[in-house]
Amino acid sequence: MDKLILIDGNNIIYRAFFAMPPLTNASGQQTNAVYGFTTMLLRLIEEHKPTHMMVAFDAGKETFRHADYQDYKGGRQKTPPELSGQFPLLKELLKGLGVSQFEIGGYEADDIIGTITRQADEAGRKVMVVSGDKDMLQLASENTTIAMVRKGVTEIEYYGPEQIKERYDLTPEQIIDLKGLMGDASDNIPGVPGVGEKTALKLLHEFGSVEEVVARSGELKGKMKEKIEEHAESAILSKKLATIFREVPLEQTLDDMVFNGLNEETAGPALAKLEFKSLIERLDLRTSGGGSETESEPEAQIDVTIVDEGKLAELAGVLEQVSILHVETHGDNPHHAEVIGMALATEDRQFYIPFDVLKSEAAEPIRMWLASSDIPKRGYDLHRIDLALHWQDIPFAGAAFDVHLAGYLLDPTEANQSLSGLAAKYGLSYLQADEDVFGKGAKYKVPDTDKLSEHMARKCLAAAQLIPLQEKELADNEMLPLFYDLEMPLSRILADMEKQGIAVNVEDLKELGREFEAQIERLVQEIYEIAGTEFNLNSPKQLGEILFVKLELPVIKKTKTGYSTDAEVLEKLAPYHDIVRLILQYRTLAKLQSTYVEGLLKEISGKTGKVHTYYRQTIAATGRLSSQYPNLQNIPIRLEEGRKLRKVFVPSEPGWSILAADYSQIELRVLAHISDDERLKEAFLHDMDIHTKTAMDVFGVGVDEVDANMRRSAKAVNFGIVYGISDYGLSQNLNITRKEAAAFIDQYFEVFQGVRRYMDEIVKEAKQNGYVKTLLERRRYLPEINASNFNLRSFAERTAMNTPIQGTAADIIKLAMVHMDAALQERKLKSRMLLQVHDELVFEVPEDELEIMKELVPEVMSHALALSVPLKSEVSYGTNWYEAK
DNA sequence: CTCTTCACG
DNA sequence: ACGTACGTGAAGAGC
Repeated sequence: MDKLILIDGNNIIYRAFFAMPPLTNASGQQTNAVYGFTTMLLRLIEEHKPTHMMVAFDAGKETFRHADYQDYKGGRQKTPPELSGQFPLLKELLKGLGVSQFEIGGYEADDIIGTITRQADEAGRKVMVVSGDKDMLQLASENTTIAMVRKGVTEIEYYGPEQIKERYDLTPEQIIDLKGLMGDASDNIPGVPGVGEKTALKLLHEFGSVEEVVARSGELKGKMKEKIEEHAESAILSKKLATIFREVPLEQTLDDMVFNGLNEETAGPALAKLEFKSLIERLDLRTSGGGSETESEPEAQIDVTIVDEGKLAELAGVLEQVSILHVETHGDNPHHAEVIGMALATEDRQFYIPFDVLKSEAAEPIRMWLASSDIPKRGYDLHRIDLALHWQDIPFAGAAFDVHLAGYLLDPTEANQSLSGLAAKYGLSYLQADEDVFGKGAKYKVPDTDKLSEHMARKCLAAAQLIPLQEKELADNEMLPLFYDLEMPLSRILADMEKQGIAVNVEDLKELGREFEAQIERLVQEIYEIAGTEFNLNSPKQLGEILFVKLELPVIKKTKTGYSTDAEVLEKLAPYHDIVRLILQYRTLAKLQSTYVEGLLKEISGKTGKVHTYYRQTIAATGRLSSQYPNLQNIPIRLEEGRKLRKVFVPSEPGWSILAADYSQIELRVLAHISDDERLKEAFLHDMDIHTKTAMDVFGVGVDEVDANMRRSAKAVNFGIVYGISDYGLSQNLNITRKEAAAFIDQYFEVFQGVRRYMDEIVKEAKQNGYVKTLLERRRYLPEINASNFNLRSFAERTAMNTPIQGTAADIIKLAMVHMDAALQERKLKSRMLLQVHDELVFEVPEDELEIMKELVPEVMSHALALSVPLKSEVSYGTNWYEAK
């Protein structure tokens, strides 16, 4: 016999929220309502063993009831933000548990449930409805039992028609009449004022229905007669509002509510994600998915074969079955990382190969295997492995699934993207953190072979267990193309670019350093003289002492620890004292010298004479890359003094050129596309100067009337729009009052209404889903979007506005890189892609390919992704990066 | 190890 | 009333 349980999702989570103490997980997200809901759900499952189950949610602000009565649910307290943020969590969890959920735009949960119980009645199927809302009693029937949740969510009372008769001496249908007369403050249903449960029951026992009470009001007397007659209409309307609509156009059927018990694969991980450890234990759930053999003994001994030269042949024999690899490296910079050893895992065996064995002549078959691009490799951080092996002259190819990359795509804001962190997040059997095995910093020490090989083998096992879980989650999020067609191919391309490196003219760089040194020396002396004392100019503390105590300059801004001396403050102080200008100049030069001249010199490889940056693909929350050792994404350009540094970046072969191409206004073009704003699109379709055009529209003037100042303001507003505008931020940037800034923004939105609509919609979407997405389905979760703390919430709202823009721009240039790599191979060009700087790609190009590349690069970049506005890429080239402007 | 500052998109 | 513009990495000071 089928047993169907229908749950009023909104009602139960609401009750749970107020009943449970505020419980938060490690990331500060409140989870108490989800927890309360889940405990109740599990109890229902245990007690009733349902074959079908469904949780219904309200959907859409306006329901059909508002058509009858605008104030329906008016005056109701807004859902507390700490609760609304838990809806997405609950929905995710239900998915993981294998419990179906319905929501239908314009209808409330009651209506969905009412419709299903009607269908069940017609078919003679048993149903149980779970809610804390007394209205639900109207659904009770021979087949339908109402499980009334009481005292938070701890007690349940079961009502059939008999129990309702006992309790109220009414039929289920009369529950509606009861509410028609009583009203309901929480839904703002008026009823008849002054009539409570007692009176309403008395009237119904006598007359049977609201209609009868109204029709025969003559039989009443005194005050009661007056009240009924005066509020007859209200009573009729109230009854109508209280009536659950039982004809929702449902596409789902009973089959969509099948419940086969908790989904064994995903329930554990879903609960683990919310950190509901006690529930996992109580259910004795595996949290690892995968085979059940490993379940009960997480610390089971594993037997790793330690491969010496004698055992290499044995290993070569099973290479075909290897599914996972792990290469242990030491050092932050993978270009200089030490390789400790490699672990390989088949379905049922693990091998450890010390590095010297891997390097031995006898290991040639293993190295062939590593180098084959046709053999798929899976593991954690294959990009790093590729680089580390490369500098040991061991080629690596065939990266097919990178657990590190998958983890990043599934939650790019998670700070701990380590393998042990991911294993813990999915509740896999415990994997020790690398720090605990090796120690960190100066205390790093490789443990003995037994311990090392076991740890590395466990990493392989963890990766093996994570892969199906991650792949499933990527599939659920529609992120498989992003993962397999973009990020995975890109990681190989980045590794190629990094190995290639970019050549630096050391002599020129040193000469530049000498010039800076001379100027710095001169400035320092002059500053000491004016100050009348020598001090550490690099110390904001000591500098503050001189400026604000000794010279008594006005304090503009303070930091947590003392006086602020940043450039913004110094600019304001410049009129007061000559020393300030000199300090500003010193700062500029000192930065160039220490970070760029000295910093860059340190990073030049002794092997290649080039700098080999390391692009990190799993850092930026928006999907951008980041660059380290050295950072080649922040080489000076804005000021001429610094820009000169770009002259030292040169082609690595004589006669070649540096060619650079950058996207023009990519973020605003992306905004035009996703906001579908007619004016913004129009501007780009005609390839207008976007800041001038913005000024024309915002100030309502012709193109000739836009002066430099107007354009500057418009430009600032455009930046603000991309960042998620606030009047405060704009006022700071333009040095105007907040009021003026607010007026600017208003005027902007008046003109660019599509942009306003986008900003409103994306924030709403974020509040509803708990995340935002880019065009290529890259996600970013925003747990603070519903916070009650204004600052946290505002920050999340701006992030919701900015991330789809910045992130889609990142998607696009990544696509361009993949296409560009393919184009170079296809045409057998010798040109090489060297750098990516967010909206710019830098190549080195032989003389005879210049003409082709000048066409090809902008062509590929501008067609990386088709938007509703054209993408524009501008190309230039020269003998060094400075000339390519 | 954290704070401040400043370089880039 | 609240008080930040979005995203990064590196250097130096000082605890």
